[in-house]
Amino acid sequence: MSTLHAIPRPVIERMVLYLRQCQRLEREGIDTVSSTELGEAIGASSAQVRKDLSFFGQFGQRGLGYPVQNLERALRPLLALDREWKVALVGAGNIGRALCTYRTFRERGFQIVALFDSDPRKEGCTWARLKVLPMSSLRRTVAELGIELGIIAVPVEAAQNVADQLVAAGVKGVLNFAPTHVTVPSGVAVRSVDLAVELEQLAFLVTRSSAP
Amino acid sequence: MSTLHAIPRPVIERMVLYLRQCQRLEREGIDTVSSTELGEAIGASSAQVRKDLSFFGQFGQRGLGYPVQNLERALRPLLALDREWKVALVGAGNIGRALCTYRTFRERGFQIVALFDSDPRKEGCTWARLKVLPMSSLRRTVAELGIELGIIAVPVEAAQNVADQLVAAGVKGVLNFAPTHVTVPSGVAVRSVDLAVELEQLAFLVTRSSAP
DNA sequence: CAATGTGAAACGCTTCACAGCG
DNA sequence: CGCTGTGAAGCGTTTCACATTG
Repeated sequence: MSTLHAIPRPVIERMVLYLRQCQRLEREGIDTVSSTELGEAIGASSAQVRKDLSFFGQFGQRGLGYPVQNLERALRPLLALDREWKVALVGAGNIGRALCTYRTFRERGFQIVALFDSDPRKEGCTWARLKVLPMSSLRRTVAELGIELGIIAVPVEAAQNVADQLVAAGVKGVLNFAPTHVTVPSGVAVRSVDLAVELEQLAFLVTRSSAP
Repeated sequence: MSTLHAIPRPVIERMVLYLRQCQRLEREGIDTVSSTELGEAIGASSAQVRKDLSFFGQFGQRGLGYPVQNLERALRPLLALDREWKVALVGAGNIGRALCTYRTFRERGFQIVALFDSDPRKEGCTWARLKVLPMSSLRRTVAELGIELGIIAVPVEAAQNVADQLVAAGVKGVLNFAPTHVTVPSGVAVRSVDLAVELEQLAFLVTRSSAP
């Protein structure tokens, strides 16, 4: 059933991974894949793969598996990845620089089209063909370029304020790299990537498993 | 009960956030915090906070709340964050550079003590006081410096191979930034941060909410 | 016959609601 | 009286198992 009504959160993440794997298989010239193979590639069970895909429709052939090309072509529009997304990046620091030039973003259809920083000393600098713009021009730029997503790569103290400004400018999704919780109004999506928390979790897991 | 037996995965992530919030409150001179306040700070319910903390022990005072300083001092060793962790970073590229100089790592007790890259042209370069070392010296360096964690910041094609080498060198936890699934033997912890997947999920969420 | 699609069972996490206690 | 600590209920996700079908 392809109601698309309530897709469980974890399913969305895996769907993206299935799509990516299909694209890899296509490049390798493989044209059929089983749920078991797809599962192994992304670290999930075959039952999981079949359940996940069934949220969006019926893509497989019983006895055979999933036709890679068909699946890829079906998934791309369902996941809204059949088009380009324009992204505003706020924070011309350490992390911001890496994201500016991160090739996988562009390969996957995400184009960083504007770079902002509140530090006037950075204003005018150019990174990866992007001029650093002042925060005062955020609103206008988002509207003019039709930017829909924003990335926060500023220090903790500024993160919530930047989130508010992005939302006020009309951005509909925010990816936060500052190690703090940010709130946005309903109707706007947020995700946080907290690099230190990732390492901290690893540290815990490591000591747990080595001390039975 | 402080059995520490089976801590649910999501609890671990939030525990780290509680600790961080305690440290912020301590710096602000606040000495008591309620489960409601802690929850708001990290985006969880008060019941969640109380349940989570109860996995590790009883830290609160009924009618009052949690003494910030006590909680902080109790949590730090429980989460294995009362010591320094040495980290090896593999991949002197785009992402690698940002991680080398990422201050929050050091502030939270994670010290990147060695940097590796398989490209001989990068060998000998110095980033943030770290010389780029060849992969052939990984094993020796991990042993000599007592490195326990590894970060993978290499292209997709090399990721699994680097993971294998890190594990062979004796690393017990791996943080993977390559947009692919990596497998490690049991007894080693892995976490993956997939930047493109984060944006792709946002894209899906944005189109879902704007098309009812 | 092999592999999908899917109800039903199992599991794990979150929320509820209230007893317990400073 | 206020807020913690916690069994029990509720909910969402994963796994199971098998009927279904090219």
